[in-house]
Amino acid sequence: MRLVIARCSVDYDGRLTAHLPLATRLLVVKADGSVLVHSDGGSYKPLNWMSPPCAMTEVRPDETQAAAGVIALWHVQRARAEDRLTIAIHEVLHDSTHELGIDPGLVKDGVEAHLQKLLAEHIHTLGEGYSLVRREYLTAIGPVDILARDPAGASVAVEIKRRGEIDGVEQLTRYLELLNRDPHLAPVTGVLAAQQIKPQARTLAEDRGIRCVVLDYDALKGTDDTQSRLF
Amino acid sequence: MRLVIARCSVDYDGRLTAHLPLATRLLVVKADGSVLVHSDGGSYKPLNWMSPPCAMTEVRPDETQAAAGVIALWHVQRARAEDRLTIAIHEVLHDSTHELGIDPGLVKDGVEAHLQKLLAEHIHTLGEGYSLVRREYLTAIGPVDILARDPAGASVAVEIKRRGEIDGVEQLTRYLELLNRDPHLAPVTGVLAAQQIKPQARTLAEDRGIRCVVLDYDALKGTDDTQSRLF
DNA sequence: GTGTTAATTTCGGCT
DNA sequence: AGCCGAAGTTAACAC
Repeated sequence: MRLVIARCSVDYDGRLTAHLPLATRLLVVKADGSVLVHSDGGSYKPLNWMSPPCAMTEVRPDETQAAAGVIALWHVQRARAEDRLTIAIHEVLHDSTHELGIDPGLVKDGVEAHLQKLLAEHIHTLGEGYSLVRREYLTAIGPVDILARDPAGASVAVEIKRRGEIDGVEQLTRYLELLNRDPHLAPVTGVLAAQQIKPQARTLAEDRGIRCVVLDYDALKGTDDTQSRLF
Repeated sequence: MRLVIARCSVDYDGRLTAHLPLATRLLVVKADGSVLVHSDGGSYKPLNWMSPPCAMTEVRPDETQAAAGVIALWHVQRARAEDRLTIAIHEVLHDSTHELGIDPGLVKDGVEAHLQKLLAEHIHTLGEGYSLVRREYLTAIGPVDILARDPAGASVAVEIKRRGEIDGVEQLTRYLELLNRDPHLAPVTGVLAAQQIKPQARTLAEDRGIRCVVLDYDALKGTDDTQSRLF
């Protein structure tokens, strides 16, 4: 990994055209050839970048460019595509290279897949007497997160989200419409289960007869007797 | 901006829980307090990060941590939220600080907003005799990119995309369904306008009576007599 | 401020 | 390889 602090201007041409005027920025050249251009603020997204696979070549500026103060030109070309990033360097304030090795990678916990697994294992969270039919119940328009039965034996489709929003209600509505056409399953009721449910989503859901259940991830995980199987 | 190359492990707790095992990584501390943790590959997304507003404090490790090889602990706490990033540093291979100043920011050209503005100014691209009603025509389910009238005076809803794909057709279909319920507008026909239209999207669109129009951005821009007003 | 949509989205899983 | 959906999405823009 090469780290360069430089006064530079940047041009990107590809899926769109973008330009960065002359200013001091951080340039990161990673081992796979990818390049990031960062400013000293904002979020994690660079001002500009080139994703791998790509190749960086350093070019000497022509006379006109040199007269304008350019001391080096970086051409970053994406492999098998038109995308091209051009960095015109006017002054280098820092330049260092470091060996990092391959990263073991991020281990995540608490994403939707875990919520689904935990709720399936603790289906009584929906109420006493509920039973699991199956996770990822396949339909023509996609998989229903969880299909269950209520104490009376009626089918219940559960849509799981970390955050319950309008689109989750819409998604579940589409599933319910389809499932209710199946005489073996109908009538099917719906449950939107999420760690947090936005008021708008709750209103729309309840207007459509969909029950909202707020999930407590830590509580579900705490009562989990099969935690070792989670990962 | 502070650049640190360090052997470290990282833990994030907040909207989810995530862990990075001990390895050598780039740590960037920006002027606004935000922190990025990058590996030597992958795309522009850091392995982990903290977005501003947040504050970083360096803490001395306790005895247990010191015995495990930790020489410094970085606590990064997000303001007004629970999100917390903890970086346990085992070895510092590089540490430098640089003054960058405020970045003038990125100038973009060729995004959907420009296509929309250009097409509105050259609505005859849809055919002779077409006229603009308005851009961003608001409906209960969101704004229609362009509402126009065809030579016969019938309403036309235009959905603009850089790349026309299935979801654009679905989006336009929802708008058309709603607009056609309005007796003042009905019948409303649909046009999917994009720089590039995928065969699947074209098939679905035409099956639903939606016309597909391929936009030539450079040509639209070239014939633009109000280009100075674009930005 | 809330809500909706785009993004050079990226990323992962599955077919 | 392409398709689909989630993301600690982030960012821009309208109301």
